[in-house]
Amino acid sequence: MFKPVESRVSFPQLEEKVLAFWKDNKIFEKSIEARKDGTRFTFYEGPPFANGSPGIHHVLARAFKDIIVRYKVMKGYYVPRIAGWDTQGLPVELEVERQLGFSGKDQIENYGVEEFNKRCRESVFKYLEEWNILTERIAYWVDLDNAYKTMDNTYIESVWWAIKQIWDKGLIYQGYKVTPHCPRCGTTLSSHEVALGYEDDTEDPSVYIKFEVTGGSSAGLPEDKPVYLLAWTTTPWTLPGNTALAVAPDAEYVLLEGDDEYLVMAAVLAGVVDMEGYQEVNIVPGSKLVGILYRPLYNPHEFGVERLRFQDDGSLSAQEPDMNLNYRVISGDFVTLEDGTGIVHIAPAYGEVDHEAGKEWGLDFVQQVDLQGNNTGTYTFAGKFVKDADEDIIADLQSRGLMFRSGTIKHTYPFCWRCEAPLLYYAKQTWYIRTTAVKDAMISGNQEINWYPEHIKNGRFGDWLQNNIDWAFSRERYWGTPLPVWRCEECGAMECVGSVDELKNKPGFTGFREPMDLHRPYMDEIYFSCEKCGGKMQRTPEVMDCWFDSGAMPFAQLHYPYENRELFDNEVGQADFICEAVDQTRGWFYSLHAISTLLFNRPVYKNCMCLELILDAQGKKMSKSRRNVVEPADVVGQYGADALRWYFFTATHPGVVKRFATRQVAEISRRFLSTLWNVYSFFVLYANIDNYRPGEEIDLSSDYELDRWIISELNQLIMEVDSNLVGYNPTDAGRKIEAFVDRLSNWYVRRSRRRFWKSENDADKLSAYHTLYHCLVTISKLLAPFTPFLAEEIYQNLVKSVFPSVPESVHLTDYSVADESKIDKQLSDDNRLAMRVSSLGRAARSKAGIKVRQPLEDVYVGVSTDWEKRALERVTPLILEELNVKELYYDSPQVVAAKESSGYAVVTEANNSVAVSTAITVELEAEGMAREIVHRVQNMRRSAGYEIADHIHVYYEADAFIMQSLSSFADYVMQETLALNLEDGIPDDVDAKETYKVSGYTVALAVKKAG
RNA sequence: GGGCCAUUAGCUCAGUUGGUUAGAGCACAGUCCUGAUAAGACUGGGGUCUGUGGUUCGAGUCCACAAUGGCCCA
Repeated sequence: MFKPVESRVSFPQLEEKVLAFWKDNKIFEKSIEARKDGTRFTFYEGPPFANGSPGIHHVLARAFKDIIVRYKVMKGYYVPRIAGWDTQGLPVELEVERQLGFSGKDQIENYGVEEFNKRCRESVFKYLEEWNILTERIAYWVDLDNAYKTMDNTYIESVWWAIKQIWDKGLIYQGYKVTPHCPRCGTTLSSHEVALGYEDDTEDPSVYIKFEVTGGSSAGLPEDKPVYLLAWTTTPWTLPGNTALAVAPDAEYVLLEGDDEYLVMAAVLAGVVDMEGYQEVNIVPGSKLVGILYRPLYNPHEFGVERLRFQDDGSLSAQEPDMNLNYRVISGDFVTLEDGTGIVHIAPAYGEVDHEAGKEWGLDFVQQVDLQGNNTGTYTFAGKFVKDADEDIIADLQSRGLMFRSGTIKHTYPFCWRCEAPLLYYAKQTWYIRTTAVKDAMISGNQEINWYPEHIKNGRFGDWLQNNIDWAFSRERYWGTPLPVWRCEECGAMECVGSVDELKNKPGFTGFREPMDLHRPYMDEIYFSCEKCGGKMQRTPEVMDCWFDSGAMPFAQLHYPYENRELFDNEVGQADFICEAVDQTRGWFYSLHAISTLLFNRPVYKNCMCLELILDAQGKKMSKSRRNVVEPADVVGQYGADALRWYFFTATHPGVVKRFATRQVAEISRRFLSTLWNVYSFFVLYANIDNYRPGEEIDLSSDYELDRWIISELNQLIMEVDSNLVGYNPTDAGRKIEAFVDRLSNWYVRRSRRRFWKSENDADKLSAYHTLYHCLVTISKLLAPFTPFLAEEIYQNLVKSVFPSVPESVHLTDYSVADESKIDKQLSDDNRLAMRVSSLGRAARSKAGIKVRQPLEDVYVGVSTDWEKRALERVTPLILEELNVKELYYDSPQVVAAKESSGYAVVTEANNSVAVSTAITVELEAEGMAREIVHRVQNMRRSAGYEIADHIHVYYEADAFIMQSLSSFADYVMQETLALNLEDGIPDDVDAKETYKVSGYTVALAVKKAG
């Protein structure tokens, strides 16, 4: 006896029960251990931050990770997998700063780095519990207890090892990088933060400045009057940092003559800028202007500011003072003719494009502004904040006759989202990894990776690799992996340290504190002696980009190479599978790939599933400010994790954007899960009534066409699901299962109901039970990776309760394997034809207005080939029953179509015609009436609350015609309604009594439970 | 400004190497079926397959350009 199953079910409640079962019996752990001898399948978990609540997109990623690894386990692979957490970096620091109400680094310094980092450490796992609960609730099986954390000493030491490896290869250097910098907070902002602070309609100066040409011309410029190059800027404060002017080589420039001077600017812009009083005298191509020399507006040496110059390797070196300094005109493809003058002011210390141009052309580098945004040197505006210095600079240039025109402009400008200070683009010294040295290896390694969807490989990710630039991996922050580089205060020598032991064994090692913590400020307090000069070595203050942390996880989670050397080298050094959202192409996917290529010269993952984002129902991004965020716990609480998972798997392919609406999860639950549940509960209901017990071996070589058909479909399904899952395509696999369940419910069960219902326990009935049982058991296995809860529930009741020796959970079983010999293509086609003919027949009945309960004489089906005729002969019983007709005949489509005029209702579609007879004889009407009575009695049984197998007494009082009908079909009516007798006259003590009008006749019916 | 993805019914999505009349589910209207049914069947309304060109005997499908939305980068 199976556990009785209600036709209505609360999936969330059911799931909670299954969760408890898994936990009590350690099913997850067993699912790994049981496969210990299997081939390893390595999965890497990309570490999220747990300092915020998990969102619906995290559920998406976890669902897709889970389905693949569960599938692999059921295919016999050994798949240990542990969770991981990203724990360091700016996201954590910002959260703590917010808690403390800080707005700048100086506040952190005053507060104390030790205390600050302590708070960071505490804040990292603020939402850990929420993450763990949700992870378990959605059945994402991963080892949460032994999760790796990027802040652990062992983890950091492995990262140090990696840095040392790269250092020893000579691929780490210091250089300048232009970053969006908040002068008040004293820190670089990430691009994400910058995006938060853009403001439209910001008023800024708009100035046109004259740069005096001093020579170097190949353009044949006149010499009778001074010649000026006209440039435009909205940031006058950067003008003292000007070291070049850039032109578009392909554009035309015009020489304009005024009373006392010549001006040069782009020809197309001469009409836009008001140039009244100037005459065009010549046109020159931009390329001819390249190389012209001009006098700087401010010679840095006059104002006590250092002048540096870019060297070939991108580094900067100080230049001797030169009071007759000249700068030159360069060409740049970034010069546009949309605004300004077509001559672009270049200040390599302040703009990214400028900085790149500086490197490319070996330009000078003048940075007269400090990190607080104040001018240095001896300028008249020294000490002033940049934005306040604008006016002074404008006035100064005006007085020197170098200002052509000045006004203001409104445009979009970024401000610090925390303190509203205007951001400055500012070149800072930064540590770089020379990833460009392994660019070719990264590109060829990428070709070995299977991407899902495929276009990522040579699209987004491939393009990113093609445009690779060196990785600026240092941060001037606090809570991160300290850069393991020590610098001699005396001679400037630098050493990179690759392990704690190495550090402790340095000569003169001092400052170590127990217990060991490899974070700031403790690492800053460690000193040792310089090998070269014996001077004091001090750690360089930077910490590392947290993307390096996460990209190091393949080995750092194992404390490699200081532990687990063999495990990593031989078994888990390369992931078979990883899966994250598409935004990781520049994040984790890249940092994994770059680090692995640098260290091991090979890709570190073989298959990468790249998920698209989830938008709200309107196609808008979900964000707290929009109040359109869907809480995963709400959806799971309402419809269950299986429904949500199934939605994710089947709604769209993983690489396609999803528009999420909770009602679609509700639809999944109704359309798919409930349908399957109903088939399951139907089976259990009747199996229990008949005391059906499945044998160990089920003979599926049934003589019954319908059984062999569904078994054929089932095996076809297994093949398709398996091949789709092998190909990392759960979406198509799931959709196939959906289609199968629909066929199972709405054709197999629908057409088999009488076989279960009839009273004799014959071979036919047994075959139906065997078949449906086998389908349900197989589906539960097929579904196990998709909807682990429902699959478990079905398995426990249908399999485990009957066969105590089988694995204790469906997740410990082997995935179903197709028996190809059971696939009968012909039978599938035949049944498809039967469904089609039935559908047309129902349409014909509907057209004639005759309900299906009314039996009809015959149906004609148009056939044009022998194949169709043979097929129909095979499925005739199904069609007769489905259409409730007595006979089925074949004829040519033409003849069938022509029956319209002779007592038939005909429906034709494409090549198929079906005609049903519409004449209703008295006999047929009487039979129809008997069915009507059965229908009424069944409804009364149901509303009286009888059990399905209860026997009853039926009483009636009726018209003569109905009396007649009832006596003719008494056996039929009694059999259908489990009536012991059918009596004329209604006694008083019945359970229910009702009077009906049926087809113009009146009948009163009453039922009473027997015994 | 550059790159990638998407655009098919009111909504969510299918639509194979180009080939009869472009489909499904949901929603809507009507009819029917039902002792597995919060289900199902049938019918109906609802489509300029985002647009414009092109290739072809033939284009939702291939090509070019554009528009809109999303993501990434500047």
